[in-house]
Amino acid sequence: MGRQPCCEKVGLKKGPWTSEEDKKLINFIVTNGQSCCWRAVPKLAGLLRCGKSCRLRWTNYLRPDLKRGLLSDFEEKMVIDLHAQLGNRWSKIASHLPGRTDNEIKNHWNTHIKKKLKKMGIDPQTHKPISISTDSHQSNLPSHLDMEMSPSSPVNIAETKDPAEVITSTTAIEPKTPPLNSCVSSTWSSSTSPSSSSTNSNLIKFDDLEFPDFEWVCSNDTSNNNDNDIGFWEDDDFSSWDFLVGHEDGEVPIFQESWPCGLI
DNA sequence: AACAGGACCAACCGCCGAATG
DNA sequence: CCATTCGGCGGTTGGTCCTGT
Repeated sequence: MGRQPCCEKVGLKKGPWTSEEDKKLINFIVTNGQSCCWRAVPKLAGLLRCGKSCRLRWTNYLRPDLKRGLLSDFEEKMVIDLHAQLGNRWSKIASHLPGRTDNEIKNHWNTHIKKKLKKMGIDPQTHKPISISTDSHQSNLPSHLDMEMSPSSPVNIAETKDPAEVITSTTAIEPKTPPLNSCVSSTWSSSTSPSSSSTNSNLIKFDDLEFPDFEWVCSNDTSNNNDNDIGFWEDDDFSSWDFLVGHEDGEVPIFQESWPCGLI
């Protein structure tokens, strides 16, 4: 007897999310918080989706603390560095990059970084020079790799305590995720077609928004992050939520002050 | 202008481990 | 302990956009 499916798949919708579905999911989580089990979310939120799909949509796309846009040079460098030590443990890597998801990093790795490293003559998996010669390879290394990770020394994490600790102790965490404004507002587009280059006029300027005074109650495991690693509800956090409180004619929405449980 | 191939990325799938009864 | 459930993870797929011919 095989394992039961995570949810009843009959009649469930698959594929890209519509903005209507996004609205429902966001409104549900804003109202109820994330503490409820995901399996129940679609039913309660009125979605014809699998709970897993809801969780994925939320964590990878709708979460307000997400950064959007290309990884900065610093972030990219960190990913390479972390990958050298952790391997394909994307979620671990992501936990060191505030506002980035494992999916995003994984995609970026597969589409950008892999190629870059190969171009530089470095094996993306081992982080060692591709050339067979072992003595003359040092000069092939890009300067930053030269400094930060000796090519032969991806840390054997099996022998270390918590890999995350190793990283944080050896890698400078970006003091405060910097170009949030530039990253997010320039690239974000809500709804299901991120690449459909939405007009920038649809974007909301953070300065124009008014927020209630609260903190997000997040049941995610943020234990790996220092308290100051992730700033929930940072600038631009809501830039993607323009549809939450409908605004027409370019009118800037004002968020409801009475967002209930899940928010304090 | 039309087509082909590549690039990009959101979403799905299946597996695993932790939690629970 | 054992069985079951659920959340999370990593690999992969498929649709859309972009670029070159």
